[in-house]
Amino acid sequence: MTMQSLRSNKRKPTHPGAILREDILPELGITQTDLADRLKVSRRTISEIIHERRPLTADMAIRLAHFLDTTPESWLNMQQAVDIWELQNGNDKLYKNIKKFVYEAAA
Amino acid sequence: MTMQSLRSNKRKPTHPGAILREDILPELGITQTDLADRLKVSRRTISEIIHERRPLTADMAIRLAHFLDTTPESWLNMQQAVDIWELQNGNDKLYKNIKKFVYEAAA
DNA sequence: TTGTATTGTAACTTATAAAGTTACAAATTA
DNA sequence: TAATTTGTAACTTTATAAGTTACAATACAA
Repeated sequence: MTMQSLRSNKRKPTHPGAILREDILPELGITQTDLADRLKVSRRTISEIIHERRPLTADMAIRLAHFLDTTPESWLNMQQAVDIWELQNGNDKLYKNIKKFVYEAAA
Repeated sequence: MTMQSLRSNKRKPTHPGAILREDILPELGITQTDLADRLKVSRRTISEIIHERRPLTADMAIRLAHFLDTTPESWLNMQQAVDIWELQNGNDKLYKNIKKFVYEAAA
């Protein structure tokens, strides 16, 4: 069956932690430990995000935005895409049962 | 003091529940109870979102997207804006202490 | 090669919050 | 007035972000 509709055909969006891991940290040339200190979070939090085991929360997005002089939105949008993708590719049974609204013919 | 920088000058973004309350429900002409049933969530969940007492989660965004034939992103972006605004206008002390990264002169 | 720094992660605790259920009073509407 | 709808309190359950401590495995630098 060549299904093309389900939006699940797109591959999983990039986790913001991957950007941190592959682009930001190498670029800045600082350790995870240093980043954690500067953002005032635990080393563990950085490690888990970098390995994509945790979502990058709104709080972390703001911290990064301050530190990197970017916007919180740019970070959160990435996470949002991951969140949506994961829910859709896991609860598809459930969501399939939600029927589209149709206007009723007036009696 | 005429401060103009702090991004807190913008007023609080619209909660997605307000759209549901003011636009969607009147437009569709259905009750909260009916919406809850169709989305397969509890009546309470709808009530709390509509009264802006809870965030509209990714899960709810997907349900609404199915029901209304819109995108989850359109709903989640609104919530994201609210989340960021609330954190920034409440933890500003904390975030102020996160210093911008500066490249060190190579030794 | 030895020693220091860095990292990954397990185990545990704490705190927060989304969501459900039940119940009841108030308000709305038919 | 009678039925429907709504707001919300009280409570429980479930999930998870985040911290701390500790230890083993690398990686790296002198």
